[in-house]
Amino acid sequence: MKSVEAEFFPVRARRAFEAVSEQIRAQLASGALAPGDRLPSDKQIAEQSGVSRSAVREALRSLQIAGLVQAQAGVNGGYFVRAGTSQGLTQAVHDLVALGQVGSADVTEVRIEMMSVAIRMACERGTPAVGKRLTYVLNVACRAIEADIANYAEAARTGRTLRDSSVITSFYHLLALATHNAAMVMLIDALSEFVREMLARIDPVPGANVVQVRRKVLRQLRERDAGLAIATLTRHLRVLNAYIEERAAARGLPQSLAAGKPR
Amino acid sequence: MKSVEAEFFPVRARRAFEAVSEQIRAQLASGALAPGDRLPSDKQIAEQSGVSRSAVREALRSLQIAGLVQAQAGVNGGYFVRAGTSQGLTQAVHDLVALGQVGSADVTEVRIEMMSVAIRMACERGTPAVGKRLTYVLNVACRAIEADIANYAEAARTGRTLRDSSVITSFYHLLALATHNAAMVMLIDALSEFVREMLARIDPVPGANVVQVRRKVLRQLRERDAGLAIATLTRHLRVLNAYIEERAAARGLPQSLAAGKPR
DNA sequence: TAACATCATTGGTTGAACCATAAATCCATT
DNA sequence: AATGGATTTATGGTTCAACCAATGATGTTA
Repeated sequence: MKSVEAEFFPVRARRAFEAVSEQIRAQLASGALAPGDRLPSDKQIAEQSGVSRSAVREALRSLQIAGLVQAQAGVNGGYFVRAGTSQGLTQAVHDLVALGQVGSADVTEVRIEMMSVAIRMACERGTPAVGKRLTYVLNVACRAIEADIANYAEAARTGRTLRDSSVITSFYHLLALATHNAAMVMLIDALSEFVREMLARIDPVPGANVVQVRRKVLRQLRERDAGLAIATLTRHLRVLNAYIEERAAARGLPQSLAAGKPR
Repeated sequence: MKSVEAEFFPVRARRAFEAVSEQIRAQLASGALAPGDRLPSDKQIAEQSGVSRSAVREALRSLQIAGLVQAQAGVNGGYFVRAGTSQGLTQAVHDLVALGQVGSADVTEVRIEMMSVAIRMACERGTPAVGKRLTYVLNVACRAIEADIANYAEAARTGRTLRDSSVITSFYHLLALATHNAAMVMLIDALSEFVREMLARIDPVPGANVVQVRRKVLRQLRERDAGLAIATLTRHLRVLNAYIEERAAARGLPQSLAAGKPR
């Protein structure tokens, strides 16, 4: 008998918790569950889906880790669908670096390129009104950035940056917002957060010239000169990166974290 | 008595499983655990850390979801540290789209920009030997891409693309490799995988001109003309995106998946 | 009315028991 | 000696029952 060339697709062994989490993910994708909605309690889900509460909780746990749902104890508590944040992306970047697959220098280089893209997109977005150099959207963004820089300057003066670290990254967030591309915002947020934590570990004191650089970038954005703004910010970030690398090396924190263990 | 302006940092309620997973993550970051290593069994970890096996398993589950460890049943099984992959990033992008925070059009736009950056980086990486236009690294990359295009053409002819979907995205992977930036590789892999799944859902048949476009890009890469290569690929991807949007809209699959539920 | 106590519901944790898997080992047959 | 199958054993996967902790709703009391 001739051996038939039978083909088998690899069948994924479906664990109980995977089936549950996929069901929930499907409901999220279909819009049956939207941010703010409350899921049934883990006990109810267990009853309906026919698996144990432990398995349901593992599924919910995985969704919680991914930042999709949020647990709330108490009588009116439960699992609530969260609005999407950059948390999952940030964690993923973190893990890749921790595993030594990606050097932090690579991440910061990508960040610089992404910021350049964002600035260019922001300057190209929309068409300027007649006689005006600035588009409406860019003008709005610049106002927000101006206020943010003022806020940062005040925070830096009083040392508030140590506790409220969001003032450090909000500048980049606002820049990303100006692209009107939500994916860009999430990605830049994740990369900024990564670099911020990196910097905080070796030297929590912000550089003195940060405000100067940001003001300069803002000025060049208002002149809608993407090339100049990119050059300014890129130069700044390269200096910052060099500083991080130098300090990290000096303190024996290898930027590529893989080199630690003698095998 | 004057009310002292005491300040409290928000203290995160540490759950048991969080403490465990953070311990493991710390060992990964320090290099005490490297890819390929085997963790103690969940029972042992539970015993050593003083929490229940369930809590340990929730911690391990979260690491598994993140793609950091891999479970293996059997006598010599256990949890093994995985080499870093783009899986975590891909999942994060997926979730953001599923939650409706990010439209798939935004993701594809970012992908186009990232590919452009990658091409430019690949062409600038290294300095060309005297009298040669191509750098060594770019030349090596071009050879790999040439072989990959041939492989793709063969796969498309025999319909193999349906089963072995990696041939679809490997072109972009190789392009990213040429940047010599691991973060870029991971990010592009994640975005490519996202778009591939998106495309597979609405139309699994690859376009006829894919091979042509890729050959053209390769030719322009060999001439080290980043601008032309970017223009070629960008045009192609924009057409592809328009096709995806059109088909998705026609089939009632809203590209922004948030619009589903009437509230 | 305001403060307090109680209750009910929900997520968090534990521990024990059992199932499924898979490598190593042993052993009977060839 | 080589082969092939049964047994053993260590591991992750699942379930169950019970209890703890948090928290808002409700009732009670001063």
